[in-house]
Amino acid sequence: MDRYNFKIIEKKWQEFWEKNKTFKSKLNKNKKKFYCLEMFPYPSGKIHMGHVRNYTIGDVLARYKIMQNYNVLHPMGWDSFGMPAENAARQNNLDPKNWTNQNISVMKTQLKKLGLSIDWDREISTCSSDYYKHQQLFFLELFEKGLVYRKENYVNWDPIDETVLANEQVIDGRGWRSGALVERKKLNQWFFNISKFSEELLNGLEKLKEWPKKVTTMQKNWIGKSFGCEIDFKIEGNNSINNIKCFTTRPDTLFGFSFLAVSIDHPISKFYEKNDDFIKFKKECSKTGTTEESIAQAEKIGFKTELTAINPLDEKIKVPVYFANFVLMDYGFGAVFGCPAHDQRDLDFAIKYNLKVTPVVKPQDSNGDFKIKNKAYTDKGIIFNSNFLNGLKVPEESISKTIEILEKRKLGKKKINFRLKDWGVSRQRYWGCPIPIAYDENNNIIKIPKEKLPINLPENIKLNTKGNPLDHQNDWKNITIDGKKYTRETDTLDTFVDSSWYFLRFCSPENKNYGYDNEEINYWMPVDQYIGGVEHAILHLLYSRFFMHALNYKNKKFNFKEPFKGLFTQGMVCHETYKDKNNNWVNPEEVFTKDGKNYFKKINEKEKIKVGPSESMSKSKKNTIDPETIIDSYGADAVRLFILSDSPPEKDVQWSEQGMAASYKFLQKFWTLHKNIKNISSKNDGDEKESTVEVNRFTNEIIKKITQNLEKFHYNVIVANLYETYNFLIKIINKPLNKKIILDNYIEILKTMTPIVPHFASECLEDLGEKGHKNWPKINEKYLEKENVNIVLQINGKKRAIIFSKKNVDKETLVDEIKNNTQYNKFLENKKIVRNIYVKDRLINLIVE
RNA sequence: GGGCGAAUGGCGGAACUGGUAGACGCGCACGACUCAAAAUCGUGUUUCGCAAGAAGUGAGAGUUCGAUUCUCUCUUCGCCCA
Repeated sequence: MDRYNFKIIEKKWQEFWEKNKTFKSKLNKNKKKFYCLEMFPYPSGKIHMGHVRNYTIGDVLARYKIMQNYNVLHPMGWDSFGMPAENAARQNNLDPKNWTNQNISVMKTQLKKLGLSIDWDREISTCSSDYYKHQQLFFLELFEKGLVYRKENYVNWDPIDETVLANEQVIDGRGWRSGALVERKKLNQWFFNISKFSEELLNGLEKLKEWPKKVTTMQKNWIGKSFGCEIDFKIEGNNSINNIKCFTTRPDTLFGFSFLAVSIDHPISKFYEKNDDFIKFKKECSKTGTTEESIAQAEKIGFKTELTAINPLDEKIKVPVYFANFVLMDYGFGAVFGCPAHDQRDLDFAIKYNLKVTPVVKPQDSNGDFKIKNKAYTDKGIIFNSNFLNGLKVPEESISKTIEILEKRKLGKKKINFRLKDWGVSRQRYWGCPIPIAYDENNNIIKIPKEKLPINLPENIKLNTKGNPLDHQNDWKNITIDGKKYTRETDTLDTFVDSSWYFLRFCSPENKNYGYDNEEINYWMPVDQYIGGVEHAILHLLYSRFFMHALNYKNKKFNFKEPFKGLFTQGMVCHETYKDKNNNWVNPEEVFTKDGKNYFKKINEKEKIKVGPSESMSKSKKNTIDPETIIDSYGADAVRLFILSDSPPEKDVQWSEQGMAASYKFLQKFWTLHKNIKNISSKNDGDEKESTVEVNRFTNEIIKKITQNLEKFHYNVIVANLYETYNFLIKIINKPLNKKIILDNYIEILKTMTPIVPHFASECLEDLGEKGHKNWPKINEKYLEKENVNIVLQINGKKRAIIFSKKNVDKETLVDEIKNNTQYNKFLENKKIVRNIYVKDRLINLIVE
């Protein structure tokens, strides 16, 4: 018996698909489309197991949809701008373009080895000027629509990468890539006006029914819509400052008002510019980052002014005004009123500066004294200590009633506030999309004329300079338009801009004049199923949603609103971590074990290895498994089978050598089985009726299960279904059944295997003379019908026996049968049946005394 | 601190709208083949018990004829936000 040689067979089918352009997709309005997209990779060098998992999940779906006769678009490209290329180039004195393109070519070869159903004719790369020239045009269009602007702003400055980070790129006060402590710095920046669409982006979430709820909630929180009130406080103490506007979500606590805090960037700060103490204080504040998180964690500090603010509800109450480090200029109006009793931050501040703490909300059940010590009371309750607001229920009536009163007295206005801030897109980096803007000698902004696009990145430049290399590139930077001299913008765009519209480009990658073709995108879009890591839940997915609004703004061209109809977020691939005696991480390939308990180093068999917990594969912990090595030794199908088998796709999966080997063995065993089925010689050519009952029923049942599991992304269960199928086939193969019936059913089963193990299934099908496109098998319900059923007998809810019975038995007959059959009536001795519950063909529960 | 989610054998995990808990795989044990081992194949494998049987889905309660599934409280873990 010949063994299954994956090396030959997988190569054969990959060449076949490529030569025949099997996965080429074309607009065809007579066919229902399905756009299956996995998040495109960053070309960092080699593919990793995360890619294998991501693209296998997507491929299973794409192949399934192809078999269901959808017109499937399944493209692949490269998110190829970004800092790793620039860093690698800087370190090794290389050209980022060459480095990137070499990586792309390596990774493309690796991906092809997985046997993915990709239409490679649509391949795109964001660092190619064929791609980014369209992005430059988009930038100008958005600029014309008023969705792009430039402003001086504090930014999160990463001192290691020497670049600006978006708030979302700061994690625990550190740069998401470099890990450096982030600083505050003022710079001129380009912004996309994403906050203009806050309401639309929030409302759109409700229509995204095929998104994980987790992700839509995360976006909802990120957009952070809050209802509140803007209140104008009268100010005394400086003739030039009459009032300060505040935004608050808790106007109902206004009687607990004990200080007013403003941001150090608040317009009134100009009156303190020459005050040495204030300058000192400002310096102190700049040590904290700009994220809400770092501000929340930092110690609350304030600078007391000579100003006092008057409580609009009781003009006798006058409180001090402070500059404070925890107030942000871009939230509300950069000023908040402090109510220490009911806000922890305010309370910390009040305790520090010895300010009054007046509780105005008490718990419903509190009688007598209610006092605040060092913990603010933020729960619901009843308003007290508050004159005419007393007795209002918090929060159901207190907030709205207070706003009503404030509006009537013309002291405040109801206001909706969003947490979402505009998207800063400027990056002081070389390896990104140049911004099509220039400045004249007076620093006025000039758009680069559209016909001068693309602005190509200069090549062969020096990268090992401090700051942005483009700044040092005078021949590129200085330009002349219509005889006048200008200086180019040297910032490049955040790479999240590149990935905010790449899915549009895939619809018409060759379109020369514009980023997309209207007819093509209105046919293919939205993406029916988008698959990728949950780490992009906020950034990339929100930016992409914004980009659709922005492109469509003032110029409706799209017949879709949301770019991604369905979203699936897959889990990570994990592996145990290993450390040697010197506490250095050790790669699994350098480790061996005989008993699965004690691990040793391969190069030094006596050196014991410490086994750590399983964590997501990362280069820093050296717990990675190289996909190419694994594919070369087990084959792509076995790898696909294993990566799907051990966990549900949305959860983390544990890489296991034994599991991998088991998947490989399974295909080998199945190949032997296949040959046996092909050469089956049934003794009497089998009884047709019995074969039909046994084989057709199983086949239809398993196809039904597999189909349902495909629809629900229960891919791990499908693998189990394939094992069940094997176990079934191996049992019936030696039974005297009808050969034709076995073969016909077996072919249907092979079809259902195609999405998971495409090379293997195609080879088996071809071996049986089945060539070309295969439709997904239809379930024939008539084979699912059973004449006999197993009915569970319960006595007082406890399982006692299983009754083999004819289908559709009525209750009385069944109860009689139980009473008369010694097998069952032993449970009823000396007992009276009080009640019986019968679930037809499934279960009978007798309640006895 | 807030939000969301999870908890099932030695391990990864199944179980449709409440109706036979533990599918399938790994591991383990025993057996076959072999001089022997590996590979392969077969049988078994929730726990306690010789057995009949009993208990059992993180803990505790509730609803129900019946709960892994629904409700409440708690514990632990994970993720996100602060």
